Amino acid sequence: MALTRSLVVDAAVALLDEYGLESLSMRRLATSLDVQPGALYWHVKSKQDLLAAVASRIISSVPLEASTRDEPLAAVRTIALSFREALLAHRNGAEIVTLAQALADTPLPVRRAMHTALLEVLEPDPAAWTAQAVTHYVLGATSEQQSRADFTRAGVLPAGDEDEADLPAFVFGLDALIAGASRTELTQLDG
Amino acid sequence: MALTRSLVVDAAVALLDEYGLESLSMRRLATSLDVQPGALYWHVKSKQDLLAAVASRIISSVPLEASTRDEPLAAVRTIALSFREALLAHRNGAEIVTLAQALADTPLPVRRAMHTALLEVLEPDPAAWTAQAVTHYVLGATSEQQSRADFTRAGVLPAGDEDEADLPAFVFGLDALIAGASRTELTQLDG
DNA sequence: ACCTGAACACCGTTCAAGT
DNA sequence: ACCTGAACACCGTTCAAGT
Repeated sequence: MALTRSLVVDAAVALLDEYGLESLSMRRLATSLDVQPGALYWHVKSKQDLLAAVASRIISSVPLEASTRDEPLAAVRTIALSFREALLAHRNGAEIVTLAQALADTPLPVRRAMHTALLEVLEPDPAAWTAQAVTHYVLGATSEQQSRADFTRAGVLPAGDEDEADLPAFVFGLDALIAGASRTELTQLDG
Repeated sequence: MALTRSLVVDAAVALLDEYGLESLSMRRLATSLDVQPGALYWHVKSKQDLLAAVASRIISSVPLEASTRDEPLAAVRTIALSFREALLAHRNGAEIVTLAQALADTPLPVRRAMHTALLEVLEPDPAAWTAQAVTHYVLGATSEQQSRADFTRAGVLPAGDEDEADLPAFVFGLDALIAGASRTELTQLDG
């Protein structure tokens, strides 16, 4: 069967979930596909290109249209929670998306969706800033949770509580951010 | 003159500021110190150890005690702003500290200081969660600003406005987070 | 169009041996 | 105690040549 960009990304995600990001090399990926390293460069421009494709695969499961009918602040909350779920679904998911987003010249679709929702209830600047802040918060909080998970796997940290012990802390910060952003806006309108 | 751990870190920071994180290799560092690569391993356990030392050097300039006498929420704000300044003072500062923090088994001193301040005005869980959220927010927002700066340097992005154009967005999110966290707490106490 | 073979210019880390 | 020399086991990327 002929190789395909999509198959290369499939294999990369599989390698990622099994061995982690630091073991995801072009050469290992080639080996796992029974192919020479150079062959990958026919389907992928570079390793960065590959990681960007993996990142967009990871976040592709986040539903963005579904919450359009919700109240804007609730929609942002829902999107952020699904975003986090999508990141947690793959090992080093948050780290990869952070990396890819840093190298991309366009904002993440999740961020654009939150921005759009917020424009219905906030002024342009606060709307943009809030979408940006929530995105950073989700990536940061999830990155830390996953890197703790990596340590636990490696045995350097004790095997703590199960996976969703971080959810309360996450939700607290998320709600604080959303509530604070809308309240700050109102305060500005008042004063 | 004999090499020293502190001299190795000095040279690493210099290399970092001039060529960026992706050019900071043990071999380049050795060359810049007129020494063989292996010599570095007498002063530094590994590259991760080196990066951790660079990270703690970068954040060493953040004043933590000064704001002890302030009102707790104002102290958190001040610490977060100085934290951001310290990160911006070195190329890829936010990325390095994020990396080091992810690999460390102990929270950042900035986070501990914010936590302590918040304990005077919030319940234990919200205090811890807020300190965590603010830390993530600062690192995420600053990382993005610096990676945009890298692109501008590389010429792939147009040379936008000066360095502090991101400050309003940053302050907005920071204040939203702090205000929201304390308000959420009060709401919980009410209900 | 798609892949191999083989090279190029790098990495981090270890470790005997020197001083 | 501190460093050199030299090796080991890797990297990402390119590119002629094959099919």
